[in-house]
Amino acid sequence: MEEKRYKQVQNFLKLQIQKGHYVVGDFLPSENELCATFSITRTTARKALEELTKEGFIERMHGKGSIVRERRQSLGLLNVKGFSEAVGKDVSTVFLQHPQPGLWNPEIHFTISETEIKESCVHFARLRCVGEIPVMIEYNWLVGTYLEGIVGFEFIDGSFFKTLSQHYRIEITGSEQELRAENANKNIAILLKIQLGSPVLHISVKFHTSKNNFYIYSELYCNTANYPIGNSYHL
Amino acid sequence: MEEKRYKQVQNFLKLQIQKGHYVVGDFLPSENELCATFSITRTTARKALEELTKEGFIERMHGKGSIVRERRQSLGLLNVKGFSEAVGKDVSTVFLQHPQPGLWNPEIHFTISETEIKESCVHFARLRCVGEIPVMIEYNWLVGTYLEGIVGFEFIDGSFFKTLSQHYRIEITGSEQELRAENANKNIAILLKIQLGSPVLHISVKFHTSKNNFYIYSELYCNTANYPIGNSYHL
DNA sequence: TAGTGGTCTAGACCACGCC
DNA sequence: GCGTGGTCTAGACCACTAG
Repeated sequence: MEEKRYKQVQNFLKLQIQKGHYVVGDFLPSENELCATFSITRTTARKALEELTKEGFIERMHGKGSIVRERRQSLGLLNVKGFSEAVGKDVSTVFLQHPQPGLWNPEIHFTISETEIKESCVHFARLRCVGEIPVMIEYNWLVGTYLEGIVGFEFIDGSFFKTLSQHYRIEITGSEQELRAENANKNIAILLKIQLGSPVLHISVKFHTSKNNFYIYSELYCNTANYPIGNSYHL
Repeated sequence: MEEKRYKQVQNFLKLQIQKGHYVVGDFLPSENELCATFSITRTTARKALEELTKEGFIERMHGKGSIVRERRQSLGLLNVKGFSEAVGKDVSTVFLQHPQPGLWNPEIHFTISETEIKESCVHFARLRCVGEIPVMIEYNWLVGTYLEGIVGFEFIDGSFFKTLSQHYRIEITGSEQELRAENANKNIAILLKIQLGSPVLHISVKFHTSKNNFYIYSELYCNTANYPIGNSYHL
């Protein structure tokens, strides 16, 4: 089946953004320019741009144009309050474990499919800090087969999601989460520098991606005493 | 300024749904019928239906029609895992306090505006249980001025959001949340029937609505030991 | 096969941002 | 004033669902 015209345009523009030919703040070609370039009508050009808007790649401004925006990394998920605001100021990320072959840890709360279990597992873990205070531990597992060369790879701008998008052309399309309040065990307490048994927010995440059957599993442990986890949703 | 044509149609259909002229599972008029009824083209009819889809009122099915669906009550927020699945089986809600005039409690984590503080505050509180086990305490505050007769009003189907929509024509359009893991204080521990100091998930919510400057503030305390809080997001 | 929604064309006029 | 995106018309053909 022929690919839909608007999908072609949409994917072309998306690729340009992912490749960095357009960066955050840049204007995409106007609707009329797209019409001329692709020999389509405005209806079709608009459909392509509307889809990109829904996906969070661009923002449209009446009378100005379509502007490339920072893609929400969290997708309905959570931000550490003060994390995004403090960006570049005082936030740091420390690797507890760089990406390397690992095991499908039973710690993962979501069910791993038969197919996934047969594949090789890649694991990495990070500690997020605000200033000197560790606020979140993040354990991640994924099927390594789809991400050739991820072992030993330096993340683009230190961001795993950005690396997924720009290097592997894989986008996060959704997520499932489970939240629990727990007492910190010894390991968690030491890493977060809190007392054994202090309450921590434990979040289990299964990220869905644009690649079929490729999921990313994360287990997060947060010290919310000073930096609560935030989340917002709008229509 | 003239109301946009598609907005007129959209609002008309929304009102029909809210009034119960169409209930969950019903089919809305087809695009062609809408064209005839409102003297518009399919583009405009489709725009109206697409908006209703975004708002979560309907689902569109190729070759069949537009079907009214259960509106997601949570809007990017959280569901008690097993709550929705257990609906009708074993879930119960107990009023700790029926809607009545109250105070803008300092317990509210979000900032209340000057305008709101001057208005009268209505408060109500509920306890959600699965079987005999209490899993969530819910404290709510809002400006009573917009909700005439809410004091002493019986919620439609026991649902506050449904009452808002069907009785007051107010929709939830978004929310901000803050999540914390805390130790249960005496009051919380007693209500949730857990030990003093047990970890509880504390969620502060500010709901945004379709009515200007009307927000609903909630403070939730969850025992996640047996029923974790769930949340999912797609595209 | 009839009816539905999904894609697309080729126009038009309007509202907004900016120079 | 000019270019941008937002709304709208009046058609066409295609893909899906169901009797």
